[in-house]
Amino acid sequence: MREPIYIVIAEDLKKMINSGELEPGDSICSENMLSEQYNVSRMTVRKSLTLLSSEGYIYSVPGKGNYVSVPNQDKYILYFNEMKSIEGSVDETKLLDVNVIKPTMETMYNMKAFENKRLILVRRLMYIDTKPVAYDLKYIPYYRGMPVVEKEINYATFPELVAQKKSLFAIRKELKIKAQRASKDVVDNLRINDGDPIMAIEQKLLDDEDKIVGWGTTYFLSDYFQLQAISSL
Amino acid sequence: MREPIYIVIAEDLKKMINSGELEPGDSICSENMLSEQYNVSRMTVRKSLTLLSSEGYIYSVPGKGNYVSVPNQDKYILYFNEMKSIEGSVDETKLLDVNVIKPTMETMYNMKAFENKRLILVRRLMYIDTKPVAYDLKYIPYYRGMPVVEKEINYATFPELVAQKKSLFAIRKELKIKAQRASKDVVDNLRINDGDPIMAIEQKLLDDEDKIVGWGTTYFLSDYFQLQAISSL
DNA sequence: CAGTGGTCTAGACCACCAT
DNA sequence: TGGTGGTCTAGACCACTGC
Repeated sequence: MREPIYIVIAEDLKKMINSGELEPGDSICSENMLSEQYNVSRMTVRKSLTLLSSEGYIYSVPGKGNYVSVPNQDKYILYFNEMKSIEGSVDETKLLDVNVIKPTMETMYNMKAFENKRLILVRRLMYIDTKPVAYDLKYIPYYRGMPVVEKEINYATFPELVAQKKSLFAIRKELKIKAQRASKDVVDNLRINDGDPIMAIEQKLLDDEDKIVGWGTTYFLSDYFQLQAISSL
Repeated sequence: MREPIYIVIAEDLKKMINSGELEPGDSICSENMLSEQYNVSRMTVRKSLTLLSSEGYIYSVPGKGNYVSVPNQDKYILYFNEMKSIEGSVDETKLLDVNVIKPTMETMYNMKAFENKRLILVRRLMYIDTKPVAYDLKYIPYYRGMPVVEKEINYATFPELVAQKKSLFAIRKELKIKAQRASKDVVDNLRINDGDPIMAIEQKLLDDEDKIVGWGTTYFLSDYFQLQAISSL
């Protein structure tokens, strides 16, 4: 159960930072001093400092020293998956339709698509206890010979739909999250009342060359949906 | 402009992972093989692998090898600050009142507070162009001699209100994000119509001993509020 | 048993910073 | 110029995995 020394050093420093003994902006003992204090080699001390740095506690300035960071109070980790983020989890997904369409003004703007390009529009409904709780629209650039297999589409998340060729590592995603009144289309599909509150989550998928490879929005019934996030430094 | 060798090695491996040449679960060349291939010492190779590991690309199994991770498709970075997250930014904040109150059932549940403890309730309104766009309720455990200075409270974010003694590093935060219909209290304060859609963001602050040191909710007018998040691995 | 990753050392040279 | 962090080496010993 012996902790490696570099972990011990890192935790000692963390304690000093958490307790306020070391404040943001304060400089930390030099690496040579620490290696003398703990009677270890400088490389071991550097391993501790690298760890603290990657966790956001400190940063270093070449030629000067290591310093305590200003904690980033506004940064959170959020977990979201349009298929799993619903309270109690979706127990059925229904593929409404898959169509090859001409881009509208909205999709042309959001996907930087040209008029002559075609898009695939996938529409799905998610159910809990036979009640529709989410309505999902996804647009994917169409290319000739694209496999549009219903079974695959039915339970796939957005990245899975798009990244049939590329590695999932290469796909970046952006979310926009907002509350809004249900529009006509959403009202009809979720069978709710006009103007009911909806959580709309817009997803944009970009590949490693920053090309937009997918765009869409999922409309969640607000009673069945809640996002959670935790602070992260 | 020379890149350090350990960066070159790490980027070579990243390319192989991003292109799909190395797939999740695949094992990576052993550290000894890599150090021969690149003609560097094993410590340098390990530095590359440590970097990739901390970025979520790979993981290692002692005695076996290094492996490509399964990318975490559901993880995002979210930035949120109740004072800054509003479109166009808040240009005025009005402190409605600060009261020492007995805990209600709701606060007792959410703050694990006891009946005989007292709480401070801070109520604020945020404005854009003289229009109220957010209504903010925050509860803080009261202790004798606590400084309740109006000027400080007016523009402070939640952690700043709470962490007057502890280091900000020691404070963890949890968010719950949901869309909902405006309640009576919210309708009155934001001067909107009954049932208008609202984005409610609940914040819970915990110290390093997991004690709840703050709890509250900010109600945003949905037209003026949108969260953004980016994928993170 | 040989091979793997995990820890650690005692040096080295460099670029950078302050004085 | 001396101190700082950044990179890198060529070893070492350990615990673990698979055969």
